Amino acid sequence: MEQKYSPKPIENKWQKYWDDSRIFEVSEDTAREKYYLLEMFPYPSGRIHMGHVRNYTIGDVVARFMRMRGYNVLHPMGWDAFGMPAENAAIKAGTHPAKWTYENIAYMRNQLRQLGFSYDWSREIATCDPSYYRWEQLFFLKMYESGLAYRKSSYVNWCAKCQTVLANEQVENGVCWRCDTPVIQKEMEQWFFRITHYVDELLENTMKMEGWPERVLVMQQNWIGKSTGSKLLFPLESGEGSIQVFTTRADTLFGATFLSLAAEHPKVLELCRGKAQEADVLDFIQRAKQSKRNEREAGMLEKEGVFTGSYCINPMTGRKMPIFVANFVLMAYGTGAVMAVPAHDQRDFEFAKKYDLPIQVVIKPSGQEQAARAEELTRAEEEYGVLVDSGEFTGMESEAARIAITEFLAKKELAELTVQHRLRDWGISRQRYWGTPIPMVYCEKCGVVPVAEKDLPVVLPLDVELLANGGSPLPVHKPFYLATCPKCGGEARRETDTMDTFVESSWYFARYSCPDFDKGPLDKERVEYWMPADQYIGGIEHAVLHLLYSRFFVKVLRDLGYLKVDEPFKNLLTQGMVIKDGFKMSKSKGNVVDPDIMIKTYGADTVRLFCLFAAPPEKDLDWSDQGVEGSFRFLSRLWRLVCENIDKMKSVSPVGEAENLSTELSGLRRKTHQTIKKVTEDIRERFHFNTAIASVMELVNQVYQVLESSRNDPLLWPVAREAVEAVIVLSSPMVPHICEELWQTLGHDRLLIDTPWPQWDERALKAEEILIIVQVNGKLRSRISVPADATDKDIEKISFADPRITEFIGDKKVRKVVVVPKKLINIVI
RNA sequence: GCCUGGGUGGUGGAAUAGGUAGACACAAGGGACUUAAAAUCCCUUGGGGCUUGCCCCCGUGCGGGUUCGAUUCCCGCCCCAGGCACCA
Repeated sequence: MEQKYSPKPIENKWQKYWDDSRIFEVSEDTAREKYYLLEMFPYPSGRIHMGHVRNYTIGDVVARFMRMRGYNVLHPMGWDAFGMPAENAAIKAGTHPAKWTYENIAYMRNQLRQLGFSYDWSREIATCDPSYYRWEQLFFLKMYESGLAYRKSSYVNWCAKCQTVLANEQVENGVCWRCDTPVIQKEMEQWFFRITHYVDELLENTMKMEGWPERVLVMQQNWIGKSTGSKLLFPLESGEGSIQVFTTRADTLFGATFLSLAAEHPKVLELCRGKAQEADVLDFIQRAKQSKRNEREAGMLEKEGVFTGSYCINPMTGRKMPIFVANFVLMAYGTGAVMAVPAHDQRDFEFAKKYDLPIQVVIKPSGQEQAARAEELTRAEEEYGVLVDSGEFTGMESEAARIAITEFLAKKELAELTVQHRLRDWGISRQRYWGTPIPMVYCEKCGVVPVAEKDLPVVLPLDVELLANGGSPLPVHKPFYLATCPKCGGEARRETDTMDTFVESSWYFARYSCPDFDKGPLDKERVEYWMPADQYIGGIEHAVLHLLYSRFFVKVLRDLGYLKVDEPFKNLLTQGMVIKDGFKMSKSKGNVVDPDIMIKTYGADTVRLFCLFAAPPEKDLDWSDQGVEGSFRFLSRLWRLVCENIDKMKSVSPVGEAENLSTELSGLRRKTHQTIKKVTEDIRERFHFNTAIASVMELVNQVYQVLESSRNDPLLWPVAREAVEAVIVLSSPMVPHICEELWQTLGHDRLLIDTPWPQWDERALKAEEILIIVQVNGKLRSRISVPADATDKDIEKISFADPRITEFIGDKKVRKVVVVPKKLINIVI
């Protein structure tokens, strides 16, 4: 055995062994309990980064741990392989996205292999493979049939640089999430998935998903943004038609003095036609459309508007209300029109002050003597209260009045109670090349026609020339866009938009259960065995996007009959970022640590150990080169412990049940079993690998001490061997290569990964003497050692006999004595 | 503004059910081994005090409270990170 720990040959040896023996390949086994552990699959960007290393290390520990505990563990890996970076890189390097992608996959697969992860590679998926995306196209057809996929013209978020549409979730602070270009609004025909159809279920389930972090659920709830209110109709003064608004404050209707419409509101043009204000309105609309989304943010844009020249009537007061177009009203929320109550809404207040519009107070905030006077208001009073100056509703509480007023108007068919959501349908059309083709054709005669199921997949052509400006080549690639109409057989044009890549990642986890199945997207029996994933692990940055889409997609697949689960991921762990020098690792900050170099210098086990030890998984991890050194040092210390004593340890069996051990040796034995208990519980209950590792380190430290202090004790080696074997088995999910090697060195034939997880011995945990803390008035004053079976009374007696304690008590009266069994006594004087 | 987390040594972090605050590591300092260095091993390491004792006082963002006892629970405040934000 090598005297010095050199990871490279060991890691190569075991990785090869694991590969050759296909030890991590699993199959369905209904006799055993399954455990599906999944980490978010990576985008094949070129090489893995430390965030991946951390994510996949955490997952690997859990997978190996669960396997050793007897579960039938599915632990797959694959590639989120469609996406724009492939196109950009291809243009830049003069290559093809497919070539670029597959080369990256090959490189990254090897990187993952070198980290020793226990994946079942036979289930590997690349989403850009037609054998994968063909089923996605089938889902699209089924969704189209059932109305869950539809086409509409709407204003969409457009990134000029990426030359494509973005989903709302991909717009961050008004700029493109990928390239930071300000996003503009553009009207386009787009395909949408009707995620709003599931809005109630998506929201309700967040209330009962106990295995998910609270903050992710809260983020999703905020994103869905449920809001209960009323839809009210305001008849136009002209007598022709009316305008519908959404409001949560129908109780303030008597205070509504004007109406504000979004610039894109369909009635705007009609309202100003032929009026003196027409030119101003048109000009205003023009400017509003050009204004970038980020300028619409709070505070950044002053409230502005323009009178349309038309009026409507307040259905309660009969008062004439001027209709404005205002820059702060969003077409995409509610009805694109709001009733303005300047006394009780800050935005309306500012607008009214600016354009000198009437302010009418109709709510007296609770706890206030008098209602405010309109002319004295310096800001709107937005809180609930009691209605004033509101006809027959005067004196009612806001909450009750909100409903009463709506019901009153409902009788005249002017109102209804309703619920609004912030969540909007998911626009999935992308004007990109490297994505899943949308299986639709446009026929002059028949219109929009779905591709026949038997003609799937619509294969993305690989023989294209990429355009230098970044736009998609598909619309100019004749062999692709020329199609025959499935209905009439005539000439037709194929849809050249591709799907948002989030569609692929919305169902890949189900496909892992049967990646080779070619009779349909999902093999019922297998998918029912494995789904849902028991544990999903990934970055918090997907809290809304990927995780919400996946939840939606699973409901769709369930309703289409492909799946039986309601939610894809039973438990979710969101790991923190990897930080260096106070910043997230990034090329622009120049603080990236290359996993390849780390593996080369220290070995995979050291890198894994550091990732686990430096912080609990949900927290950010501060990368520290010295910390990595420390992890390497620990593994070297463990290596030495075995190799320096191998002859002595090999010649004995680990102690089983030990009588008559010296204090030191029974102490070590106790520590061994305490450690088994601690590591088991830290991994099983909390995923706190850092404290699990700390306790293993303590055990190693104690073994070294006892080796010294009990050098001549004949029972030393059996006890030491038990301790060392515990260290190896307990560490093996975290640092599998070194442990497998040491395990073999100690003479075991069976692989560690096939060795059952150890069970601690309750009897070994028990000490003969236990330490009791003695407090006087809550302050630590002494420590006493008592027999383990000492009663509270005994502890009290021994404590009062302690000279240090008697000194503290002196001649003062003992007022109270609190004893915490087997732990602590507090004497109050 | 609203909603989540969080604030503990020089640093990363422990303290899982209200019961020894600072486990485990990193860094720093001192020592041993060595011709020397590396590696390794041992000791010290929250602040202060003196009577140097396995002593005393202070200490978990700040101010209060509950309790025999609070890093942990409650109330008020400050700061940091993340999310949402002209959503009617």
